[in-house]
Amino acid sequence: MSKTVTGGSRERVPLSRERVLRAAVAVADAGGIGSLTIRSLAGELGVKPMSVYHYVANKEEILDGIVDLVFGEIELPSADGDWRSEMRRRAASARRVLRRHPWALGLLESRTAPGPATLRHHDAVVGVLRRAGFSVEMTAHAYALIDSYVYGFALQEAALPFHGSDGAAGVTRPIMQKFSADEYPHLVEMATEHILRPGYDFGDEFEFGLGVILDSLARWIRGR
Amino acid sequence: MSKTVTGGSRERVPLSRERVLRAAVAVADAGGIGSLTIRSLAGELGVKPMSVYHYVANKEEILDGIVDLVFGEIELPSADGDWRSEMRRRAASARRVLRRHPWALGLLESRTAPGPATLRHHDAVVGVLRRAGFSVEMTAHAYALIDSYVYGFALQEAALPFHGSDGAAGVTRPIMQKFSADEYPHLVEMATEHILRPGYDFGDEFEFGLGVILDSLARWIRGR
DNA sequence: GGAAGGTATCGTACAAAGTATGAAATGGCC
DNA sequence: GGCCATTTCATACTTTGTACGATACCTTCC
Repeated sequence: MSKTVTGGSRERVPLSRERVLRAAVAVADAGGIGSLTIRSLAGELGVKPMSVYHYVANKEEILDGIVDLVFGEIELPSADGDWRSEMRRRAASARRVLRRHPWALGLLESRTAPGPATLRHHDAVVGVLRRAGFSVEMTAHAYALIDSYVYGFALQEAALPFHGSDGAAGVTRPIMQKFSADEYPHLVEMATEHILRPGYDFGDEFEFGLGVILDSLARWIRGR
Repeated sequence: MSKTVTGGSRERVPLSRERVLRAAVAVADAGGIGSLTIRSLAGELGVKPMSVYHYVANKEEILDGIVDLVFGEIELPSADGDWRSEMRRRAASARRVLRRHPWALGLLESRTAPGPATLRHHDAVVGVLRRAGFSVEMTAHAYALIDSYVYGFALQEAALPFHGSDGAAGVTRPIMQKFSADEYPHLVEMATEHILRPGYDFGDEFEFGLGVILDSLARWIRGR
């Protein structure tokens, strides 16, 4: 009844669920989630399409699996250590990971089956907040707030037509030119006086918002 | 030989880009974005597949179009009126709209071409913040913070395996049972002491986080 | 060593989906 | 009615997911 889980000899590195999912992440990173097909995945693995079906039931399972893999890449906060710096570190890591795998955000909406890495991650974060002195209820408030911010920020970053500090001018300008300043006066002001200025980087906004949120939570916990 | 329908009572409403996109939203609402195919869309319109291609260049354009339609559903904040209540109203509306069309969140990540309704929306929000006294730079900070929160919250809500105030127990319990309490102690605590309690509704967290954010921004603007 | 039997890989095939191409139908205007 | 632009559709080709069964390979027991 129990399958033999020897796993001793690994001289030829056969296919495995692990390898399949990692290859799927690589394909999605390279060409977007739309480029991830069973055939492209098999190609990445140097194998024929139907071979992957021995390790996953169907494509849905692949999508669930790679979302969990991505969650596993996010640094866990340490239980001992200042809760604010731990949360800050975790948030920065999450943002970095989601920038590396932006397609994961698009999948989140449709995946409602959290994997083990996802659960472990949530458990660790909840643990840090509880240890910091937040009540169970307040922990739920705080966690929802922090994670909403992190995911939402990553989502906005992914939706930007440019990335990094240099591209804003190149892409914002054409968009702006299509519409008169009368139509979107405030956007034009924002663009010309701020976003198109050299050195502007949307990513820098991240620290500000996170700081605001953590400050508020700290005040809350102290004033209780 | 040929039937003349013209004189008949049934007026034939011709296809149009508008109708095509609205039908696409209806299909996606009903069966998820995965169920939106050219064929299903044509079926919804009572028309043959290739007919829709006279109004959109390809499916990508449909996706861009329905995202913009969804943005158009969000209530614009009014320029005159207390900025906080306007922002609160707009945020609540955005959340409601995104709950009605959760697939739009999944599309956001891959759509980098904002449509007119999207631009109009952003323009209105920026306008309210500027009028409230925020500097251009501070407006960028504030807007990124608020919208990150709203999108992220909606994304988390969409990713929940249950909806509303009743389903939590039904779905959280099976997940929890699959893992021992040793493995995810904090999640188990959170589930048993809070989430599984009758009446718990994740959606209620929204107000808390939004309040924290708006309070902080208000403090900022006053201290300037 | 060799056969048995399980496991991993693959070849073939089909259904669903996007869409190119051009024909047919329809409606407006004289 | 006749002419033309616009709208709708029929056909067909390509890509994708995956069912089904065959094959290659590896372990185990004689």
